[in-house]
Amino acid sequence: MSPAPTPRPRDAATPRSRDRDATARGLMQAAIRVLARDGFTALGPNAVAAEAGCDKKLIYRYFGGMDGLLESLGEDIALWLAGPPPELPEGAAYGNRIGTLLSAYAEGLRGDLALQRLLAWELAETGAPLRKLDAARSAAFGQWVGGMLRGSSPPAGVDAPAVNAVLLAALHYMTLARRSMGRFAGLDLATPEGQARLDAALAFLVDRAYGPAPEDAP
Amino acid sequence: MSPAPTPRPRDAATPRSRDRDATARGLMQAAIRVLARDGFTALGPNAVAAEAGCDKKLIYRYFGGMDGLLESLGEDIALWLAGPPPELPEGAAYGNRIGTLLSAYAEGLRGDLALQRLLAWELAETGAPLRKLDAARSAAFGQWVGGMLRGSSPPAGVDAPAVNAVLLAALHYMTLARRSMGRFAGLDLATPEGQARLDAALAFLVDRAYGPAPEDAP
DNA sequence: TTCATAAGTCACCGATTGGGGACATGCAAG
DNA sequence: CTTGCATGTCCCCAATCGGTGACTTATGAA
Repeated sequence: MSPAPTPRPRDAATPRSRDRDATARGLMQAAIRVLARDGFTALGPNAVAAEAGCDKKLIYRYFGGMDGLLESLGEDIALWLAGPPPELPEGAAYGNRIGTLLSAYAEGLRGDLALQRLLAWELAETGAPLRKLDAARSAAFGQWVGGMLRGSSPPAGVDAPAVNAVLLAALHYMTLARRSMGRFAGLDLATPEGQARLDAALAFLVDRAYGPAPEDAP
Repeated sequence: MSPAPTPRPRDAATPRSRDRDATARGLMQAAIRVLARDGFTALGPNAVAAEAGCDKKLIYRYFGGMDGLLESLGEDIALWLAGPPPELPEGAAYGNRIGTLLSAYAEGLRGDLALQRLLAWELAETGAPLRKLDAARSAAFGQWVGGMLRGSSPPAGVDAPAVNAVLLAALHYMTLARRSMGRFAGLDLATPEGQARLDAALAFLVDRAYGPAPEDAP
C-alpha cells in the first residue's frame, strides 16, 4: 500500500508491453494511485484504466470487474504495511510495547495516503468487496502487532484488547481528520504543535492505562 | 439532525403546496433523509428532489445548487444535537463530567444516522461546503459541552483538550466502524457484549486519565 | 512460414448525472 | 375581473458512468 513505484500514465510512443501479468499488476498499482490521489468516490474502471494507460476492458477480462480487482488487491498483502516492525528491547513491559507500536504505526499511516483513503472508505460504505479488503488488511495488521506483543501480557484487570482498540480508533480518526479537515475538537492538527499534543495525549493514556494502578502505589 | 418528522415522498394526488418556505424546508429535510439512508455519495440534486417530491430545479432557484442547500443546512442549528444535556450533580469532578458527557453523546450519536454519515463524509472528502457544515456542527457541539464543563477544571499536568479529543475521536471512529463493518481491531461491535466492553474501556481511560495520578497515592 | 490464440484497442450502448431553458398555473395586488 | 409574478413542472442538454461486442495485432508453437 505505497503511492506506487512506477508513475505509469502510458507513454504514447511505447507500443504497449503485451504482457498480461505486467499489465494486471499495472492496473492494481493504478487503482492504488487513483485511490490515494482522488479517494474512493473516483475509483471506477474508467479512472483506473486511464491511470494505468490501457483499456478498461482489460479490467473485466483479467479481474472480472472492479470488485475482482479490489479482491486481488486484498490478496496481495505485500502491498500493505510495508514498514518493518520497530525495534523493541527484550523484556519491555506491555505498556511500553503498545506505546512504541502505536507511534510506529501512526508514522506509517500518516505517510500512506492510500491506506487512509481505504479506512475512510470502510467507514463510509458497506459492501462485499470492501469487507474482503478490510479482512485482508485487518489480518495483516493483526499479525504485525501480534508478533510484537508475543511474550508479554497486560496488567491484570485491564481489558487490553478493548483499550487498544480505543487507542487505535482514535489514531485512525485523528489521522483522517488531519488530512481532510485539518482540525478536530478544537485542536489544530495541521501544526507540529497540535500533532505533538496529540501524540503526547496518546502516550499519556497508554501510560496511565498500563502503568501502575493508582491504588497499587504503597 | 434527526431522521425526519415527515416522510414526504410526494402524494401524487395533492397538487403541491405552492409555499416557497415550506418546500425549501422540505428539500432540506429530504437532503438529511437521503444522507441518512444512502450516504453522501448519493446526495445529489436528483436524489434530494425525488425524495422531497418536487422538481430539482427548485434546488437551484432557492439555494443556488446543492452547495447552497448544504450551507443552509449548516445554518439551521436546530436540527443538530437535539438531545438536551444530561443531568449532572452539582460539584461533580472533572473526570466524572467528561465520563457522563461522553456516554450521553455516544448514545445520541448512535441514534443519529445522518450525523454519522456526515462524520464519515468529513473524513472522506474535502471541500468548501463541507467545511462550513463541519464548522457549524463543531460550534454547536462545543457549546453543548462547554456549558456542561463550566465551573470545573481538569487535574493539573493533564492536557485535557488533547485527551478529550482522543477519546472523542475514538468514540466517533468506533461508532462509524460499528455501522459499516460491525467489527474493529478484533472486537465484535455488533453484539451488546462488544459494545459494553468498549464503553467500559472508554470509562476506564477517563477514570485513569482524570483520576488520581499513580504517584499521588501515599 | 503458418496460424491459433491471447493481448490490446476502439466504438458503442443504455443509464444516470448535474444543470438550465421554456412553459404552465395558482395567488394576490391592482 | 384582470394581470403580474412567483411557484412548480416538463423536457432537453452535454458529460460521464459502468459494461460489452467486434476488431486488430503481436507472439509462440507447430
